[in-house]
Amino acid sequence: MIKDIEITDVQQKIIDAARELFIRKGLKETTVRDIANASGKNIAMINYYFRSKDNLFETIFEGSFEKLITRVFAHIDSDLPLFELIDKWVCTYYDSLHDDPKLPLFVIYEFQKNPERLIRKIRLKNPYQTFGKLAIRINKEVEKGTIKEIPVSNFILSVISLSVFPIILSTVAPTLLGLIDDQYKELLDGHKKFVVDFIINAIKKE
Amino acid sequence: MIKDIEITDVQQKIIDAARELFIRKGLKETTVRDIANASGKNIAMINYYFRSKDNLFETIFEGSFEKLITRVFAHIDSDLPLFELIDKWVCTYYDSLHDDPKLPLFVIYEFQKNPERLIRKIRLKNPYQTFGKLAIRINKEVEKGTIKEIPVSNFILSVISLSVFPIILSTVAPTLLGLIDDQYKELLDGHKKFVVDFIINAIKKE
DNA sequence: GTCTATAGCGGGATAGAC
DNA sequence: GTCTATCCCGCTATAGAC
Repeated sequence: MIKDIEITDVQQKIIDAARELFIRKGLKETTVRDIANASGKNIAMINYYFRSKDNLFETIFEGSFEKLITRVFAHIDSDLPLFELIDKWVCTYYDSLHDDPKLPLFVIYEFQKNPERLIRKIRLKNPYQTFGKLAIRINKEVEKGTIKEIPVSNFILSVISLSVFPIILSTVAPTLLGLIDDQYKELLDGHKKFVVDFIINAIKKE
Repeated sequence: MIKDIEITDVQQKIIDAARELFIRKGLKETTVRDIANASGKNIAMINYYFRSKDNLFETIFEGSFEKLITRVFAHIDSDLPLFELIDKWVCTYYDSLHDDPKLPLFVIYEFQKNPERLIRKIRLKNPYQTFGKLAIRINKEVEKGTIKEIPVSNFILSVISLSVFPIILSTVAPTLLGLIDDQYKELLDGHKKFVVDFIINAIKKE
């Protein structure tokens, strides 16, 4: 029993250090030496528990992908009134990525560099299941005449674009604009509110 | 004279091969051996003309950054009526990246991995110069009562989000959705039109 | 399970012949 | 200017002692 806890603890230390490094520096620029140092372990331990660096990476990627998808689609099935749902959807996403803003770029970039290999590591949600409820609700609002008629998939892609892209830019904007992190966080906070209004105005029927 | 042409030709072959590889595989995963093979030259030639792989990369990055910025802000100073300007702005961007859709992700990712080094390689446009004319035009339309009052920087960031992010996703969507490239291009073409209407509806005053 | 030492490969860069 | 051969480093992975 004590042994099991010990093992889990070592694995967890390695995973935590690896995740931080992979997300910050990417697969190729993170070495097992880096991970060994950061986790207080050594190279042999990493290979003992995870067989190879690539295998450890796949474990990290899988978890990161799940985390991102969960955040991007949080509250999409909520029963709130549609406009409040949009507010909650966008705001929750913005707020949830204040702590690791590099997650989306990491997931997209690494996936794009190795799609065939990584596609097998992730469980894709059924889009009908994920978007189905929102689609029905949008159609109802269209019938009621409160919003314009819009293709649901284009709408979802647009909400995601307006949410994810500013977060991605937040990892480069401070350097580009010469801002400190706190200043950009304030900007993002204002932008979050702007985006919610922007989306609602775009679909609302006067 | 003939010598000059010869030199330029070799350099150009190396640059072309390097750009394609760097954009597709990234800095770290592209080797000078790859570049040598793809350009029909050899490693020694690359170091002879460009001193080092890193130096060659910086040259490529600089050009790619310029190209992206030019495309993202093409027509932003146009004299077209505002709604037509938005249409032209968005559509031109979508159309211009059909040929190298990996450019935005490449620029953002590599910059984010090495901001301090790469910031020195790029000329940043003066935002007042770039956005100033658009800002004035937007304010005029607000006064005329044709559009809502909106902060210009948030608006620009939103237009860019709606333009760039779908292109970034286009490099992973085919694998994720099981589509062939042509199918996704059709989807993007439809999305382009959706986005233009979306933006105009978002700011228009009824 | 943990560590040290090292095998073995692939990388960037360059010396030196032509 | 161009090429071949090679240096030397840093990487992943593992053998083997404890």
